[in-house]
Amino acid sequence: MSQRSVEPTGNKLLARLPQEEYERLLPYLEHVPFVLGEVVYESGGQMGHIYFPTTAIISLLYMMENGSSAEMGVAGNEGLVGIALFMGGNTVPNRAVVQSAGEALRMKAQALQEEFARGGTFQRLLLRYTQALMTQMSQTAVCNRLHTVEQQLCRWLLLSRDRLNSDELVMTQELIANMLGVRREGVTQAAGRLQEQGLISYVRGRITMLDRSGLESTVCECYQVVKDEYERLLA
Amino acid sequence: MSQRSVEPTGNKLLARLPQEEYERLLPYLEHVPFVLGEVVYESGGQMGHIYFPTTAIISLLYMMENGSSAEMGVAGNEGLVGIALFMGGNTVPNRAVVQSAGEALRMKAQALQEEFARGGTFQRLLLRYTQALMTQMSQTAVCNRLHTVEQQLCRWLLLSRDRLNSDELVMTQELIANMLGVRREGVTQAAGRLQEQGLISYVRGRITMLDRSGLESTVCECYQVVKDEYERLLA
DNA sequence: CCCCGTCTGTGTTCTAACACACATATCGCG
DNA sequence: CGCGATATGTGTGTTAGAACACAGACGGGG
Repeated sequence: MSQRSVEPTGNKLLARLPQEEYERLLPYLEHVPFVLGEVVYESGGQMGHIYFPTTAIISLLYMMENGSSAEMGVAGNEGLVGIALFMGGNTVPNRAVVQSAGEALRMKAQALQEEFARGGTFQRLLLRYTQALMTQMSQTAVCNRLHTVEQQLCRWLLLSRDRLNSDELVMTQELIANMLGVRREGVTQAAGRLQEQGLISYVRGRITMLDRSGLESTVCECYQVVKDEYERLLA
Repeated sequence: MSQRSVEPTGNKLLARLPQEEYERLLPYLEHVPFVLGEVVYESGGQMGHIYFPTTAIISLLYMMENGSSAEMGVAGNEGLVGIALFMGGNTVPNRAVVQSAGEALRMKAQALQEEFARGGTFQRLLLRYTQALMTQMSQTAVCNRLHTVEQQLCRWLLLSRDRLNSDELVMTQELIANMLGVRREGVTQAAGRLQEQGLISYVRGRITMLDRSGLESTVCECYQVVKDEYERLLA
């Protein structure tokens, strides 16, 4: 424990590194705080760092030409943001936005790439995480096509819950609508139904998940598929 | 040219390898034919080989519990099928189905993994391709959320066209509906409108693209985003 | 305490796509 | 040629969600 000075409530990917690799990376890691709504990367923009969230949650959003948007993936302390730095593309055509305020560990692009090129556990973990993220993206595609807003809201809430240490989430319906790519009124109605069933409580930008198993029985299969795949690949 | 005996109308990824790496791989590559509808990988199934299509087109489909399905990506001679073999997960939760009959070059999993671990151009190309595929998957998610069936049909046709050497595609409306995750009647109507405009001609499982630029003016932005990203990453 | 900006609830209307039913057209084969 | 299998076209509801409009409800700063 005491050797891992940078990791009290740390990032699960980094926590899985062997001591040797972890210690090699340690000098290059630094804490950074994020506030709600902060833009971590702009779509197509150069990335100077990779981020390993510890308490923050970061959404990957695609911004349409007409201004509407949709979330294609989310990363918390189980993962990282900045895949393009080791995949070789340097940029991605989407925006990374802080969905829940908190901290992340960041690492300069060059240090990341050097360690990745060594081909050790670090590379293996990063690639397996990337595969899990691909499952999340593709499942989002399916879910957008085939499931109701209410089911998708449940999926979104549960994915957020899994990346938080709390049942409470600071998030307006307006912002959730942007994430899900639906109208704000649609979220109001879906959230209203969940509240009637006693699954959540929603008060002015502050949502509390009251009944996790109830949410799990309302959600579509997409949630469990993604969750199982993360566990299979990263456990 | 003559040195590349396995590649007359070959796979573009393999074609980009330096001579040395290509020659090292050559003994491990073998041609395999695929017929329309053939299942290359089952969802969650073990993969013995990675496939580099030359003339075949292969769709990645997610099969829902209730039997409906949706396409999350497609690979032709610009790419490969079997990402999980080098990403480290071994399996993926989706099915790979032949969308257009043709050939592919395949390579045993072990040989692939050994060459990948060398960390040369081969690794670099495979990772960049994977990033391009991620863009395609995430753009599919967005497109499913925000665009009409007609736009999506155009996108699908253009993506297929780009992977064929012909304007003619053998594919029933029923199968396209499965790919797009919509009803067959929806495809009938969208295809009917495209035909009225003279963009395509559709006769009993045989579709001909008559006016490529017309299709490009009907398609949503998703097509160009994906295409540009493939070019950026792999050109 | 009041007020204004923000957030949420609720109407009405409109449309794309679904569900289901069935008619028609085409192909290949005996 | 005729028949059955396959593929496509069409018609009538039904519904989820969009678009738009606006009413309440909360909450922090003056």
